[in-house]
Amino acid sequence: MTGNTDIIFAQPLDCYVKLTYKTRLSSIRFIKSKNSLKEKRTFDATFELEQYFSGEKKEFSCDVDISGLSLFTQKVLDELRRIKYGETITYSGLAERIGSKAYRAVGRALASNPIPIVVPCHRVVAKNGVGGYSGGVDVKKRLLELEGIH
DNA sequence: AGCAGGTTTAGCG
DNA sequence: CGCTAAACCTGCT
Repeated sequence: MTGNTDIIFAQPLDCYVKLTYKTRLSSIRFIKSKNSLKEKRTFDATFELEQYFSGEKKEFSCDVDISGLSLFTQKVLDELRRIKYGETITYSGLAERIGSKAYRAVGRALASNPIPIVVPCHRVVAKNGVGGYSGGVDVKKRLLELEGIH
């Protein structure tokens, strides 16, 4: 069962990224390990991600597997994928897009997002400040910097 | 049912 | 201006 994961090193983040696949890309995790890990590239999305980190790619063509999540969460993540490279939106703004005022629930939905980056949850910021991030706020800041946002 | 969360906004010192 | 406190909505126990 270990043949469905890839690992690459993300220069901009200074940490490894592990991708898990089922029928589709199903999860991405940040690994802040001191030890060097063995990198592995077997899926298309992995290459896309690598190109994204090097600044060559700005959007992902791969599909993601979010079928296990609640309807509301899927709605949030789905809408979020429409946010373009280099753009940001606030929690409340994103809530409005899906016809709701549940900005707090949006934060909760994003927190349970299994696939950061491809589903650009780092582009969602708080109204005053950067907001939070599952993988760590430092990672979020670096991702925003990579996209040219300060 | 109750609680907590990647917020927000208002109100007070 | 910086901080505390209450309110909005959803998902989990």
